[in-house]
Amino acid sequence: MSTPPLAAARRATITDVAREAGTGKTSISRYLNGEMSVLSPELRARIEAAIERLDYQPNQMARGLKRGRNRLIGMLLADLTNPYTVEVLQGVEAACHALGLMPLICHAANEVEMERRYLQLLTTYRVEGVIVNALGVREETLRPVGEGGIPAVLVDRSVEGLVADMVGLDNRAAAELGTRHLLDNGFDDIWFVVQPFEQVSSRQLREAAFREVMNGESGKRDLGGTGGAMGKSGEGGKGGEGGARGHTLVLNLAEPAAVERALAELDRAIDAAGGPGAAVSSATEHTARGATDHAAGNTLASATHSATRNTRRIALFAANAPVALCLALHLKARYGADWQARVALLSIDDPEWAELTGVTTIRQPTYEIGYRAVEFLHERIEGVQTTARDCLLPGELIVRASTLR
Amino acid sequence: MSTPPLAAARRATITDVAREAGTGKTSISRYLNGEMSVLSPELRARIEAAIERLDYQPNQMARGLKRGRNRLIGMLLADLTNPYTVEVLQGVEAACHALGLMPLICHAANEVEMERRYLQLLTTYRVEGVIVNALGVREETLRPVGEGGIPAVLVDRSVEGLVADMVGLDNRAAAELGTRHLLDNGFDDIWFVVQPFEQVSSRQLREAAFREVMNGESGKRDLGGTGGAMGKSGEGGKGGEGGARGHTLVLNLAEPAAVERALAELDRAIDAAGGPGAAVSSATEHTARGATDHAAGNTLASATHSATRNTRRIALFAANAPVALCLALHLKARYGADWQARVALLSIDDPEWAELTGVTTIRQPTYEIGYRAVEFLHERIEGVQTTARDCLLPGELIVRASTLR
DNA sequence: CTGTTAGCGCCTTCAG
DNA sequence: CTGAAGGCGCTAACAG
Repeated sequence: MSTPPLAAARRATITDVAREAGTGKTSISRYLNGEMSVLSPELRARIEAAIERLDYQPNQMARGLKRGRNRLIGMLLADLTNPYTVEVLQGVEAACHALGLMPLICHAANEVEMERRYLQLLTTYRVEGVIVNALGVREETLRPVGEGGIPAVLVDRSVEGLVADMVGLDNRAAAELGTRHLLDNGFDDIWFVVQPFEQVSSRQLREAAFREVMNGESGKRDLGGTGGAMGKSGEGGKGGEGGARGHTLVLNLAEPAAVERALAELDRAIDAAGGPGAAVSSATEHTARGATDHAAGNTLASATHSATRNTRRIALFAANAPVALCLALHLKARYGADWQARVALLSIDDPEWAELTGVTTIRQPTYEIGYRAVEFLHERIEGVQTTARDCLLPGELIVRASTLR
Repeated sequence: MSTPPLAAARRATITDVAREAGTGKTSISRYLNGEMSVLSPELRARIEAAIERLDYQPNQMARGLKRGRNRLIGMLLADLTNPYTVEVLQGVEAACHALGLMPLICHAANEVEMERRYLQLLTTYRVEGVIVNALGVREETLRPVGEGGIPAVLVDRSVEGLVADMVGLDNRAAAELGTRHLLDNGFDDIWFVVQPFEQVSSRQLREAAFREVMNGESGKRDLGGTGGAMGKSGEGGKGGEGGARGHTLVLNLAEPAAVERALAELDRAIDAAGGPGAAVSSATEHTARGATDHAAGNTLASATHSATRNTRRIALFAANAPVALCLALHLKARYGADWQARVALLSIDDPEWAELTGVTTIRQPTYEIGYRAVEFLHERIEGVQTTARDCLLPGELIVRASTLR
């Protein structure tokens, strides 16, 4: 249409527009707020023209200052590196867009100190609410939030001592779904691999559900509470009808040394279980590889592959994508490109490489999680007072080659 | 330390603090701005106490309104789905943190309309500057930005008609690096696969550099300008010493039908080239796969693998990660898990699945790109007036199995 | 050293 | 229907 004047050094203010339109600031304000019915068509036209001419854009900061609400919400992210986070973010973006909110995105990068600092900053900007994907530690740093403080909704994980709306995956159901799938496909030695879970509710729930299913499967042996009492690797159930065994392995991705140790334990189990290609040198370096590497050791192995198996079938159940990636990388380095013939992998989360590598996953409704979170928050901002709500969304099992016989 | 009072329904203002401390607002303001030298230790202590008692936090909005700067910068992202974007974002976050800036992150999700809308919104919030990873189309929607408008720095791609600082990969060098690597490893039939590049400078540069190298390699045949004149798939050079052939294949990821067509063309070329496993049924469905799938057809192929090759060696050079993923998925579906024995893949960008699948990549210094972008912007905000600068950072070749013989 | 006085850009009574 | 006046929370001259 009409070419706007070259962006002024100083942006036009409501006063400028008023002068330009030959009227008072009040009318301009009314126009901006859509109170058209109270403006004569004539005045309205003049205002319209003036705004156009000056390329005027109301200052949100000033409006916010005056009315006490600035349409800003904070989005506190524990880890942008996790694909899950990015996906949730998209749902958040979309919902904000739809509701006229503007998200201030903050990335704590797994550091409590950052989380604290950002929360402070958000407060300072007077955001009307926050969506928190907490680091999961103590509620201490999250004090300014929630009841009494600024409206908040938690994503993926709840924080003890903080009552607020929560939206995330139905962890129990998802873990059960995955475990059952593995069991149904004949795996009788399942390792649930998870990051330290004492502090993170979602991990806790997943692990607990896994153990429960395994216990049921192995003839109802007891195992005590749900706490993180069992250290690095706890035995799930043994014996029982199918004799299915369940283990929990903690993989602290933040600690290379710990990762190494945990993986070593896993390796031992895998080697012990035997299985196809068991004879292959475990030292298959993937740096100085020969041209035959791809099919190395598999030529023979594949022959017995579909035959009756008399060894235990090991499966790894990764609690989330980062864990799955770590496992996959390790297995590939250790057993070569054909590692999947050796051990099955199933993961909660559905990273982009899952399809490529044929790994079975349980996809979280990430987009919807983000979307719902914003909706909840919006309601709170609008004054809804109901008690804290939980919104548990179901995961979807996506079966791929990795867990099929 | 001392337990802050339960967050007040209404946050304390500077006036409250002044009253509480028994002094004027000015002193409080001075305290907030660190003008300690002008405050008596006694007053200072009282202020400190009052602030603590009231859990006072200055209102950024109000400060911004007054001083005309709010420390907010906009970050306009074309596509959060691209890992590249997320990585750059981390650099941005870090730099903002260091410089006391607060980034408002906006995701255009590849829609021009969104981009326009967000830019508008950012303007409305009076951000002091913007970092733009433009969609790359016309400069039209980016008019309010750059010279005369609000300070801006471009990331990854420049926009015609918009003079502003730019920071991104040294595309020419990167494409050359990749092409040379393939050539050096004996590939004599190279397909550069890229998304529509007329509008996106970085893609253009990569493609052009690729063609140049290939031309040089094939005996300096001409090829005309750098424009996108050659439609869907242009022939690079043919003949020449090694007889290396170069092709450019456009993959419009936004158009499933176009993708299908382009991939079909690629398939034909691959099939024609023969190579290991050429006899394998190209209809290898990966859904209903048998247990032998993994090594299918490779048992024999690997025997001739390292032997003298009398067929052309095809390599795919993906211009970025999304393209590489698309290619990999397709190839895997078509040639099975062992697709890499059939065709080599090299990609600019280093997605997390590259290591897992052993794909050679050229890693962009994403973190640094983001960091530098903020630094540039900060300088501009502080008033630096030099002519538009370009910061081209080098890519790093990460050799993996995919491109080795 | 400290307080008083004006606004920043906008919205909101409250009178015309 | 329209405009003038006052104030949101804070800073920036000016006076003491």
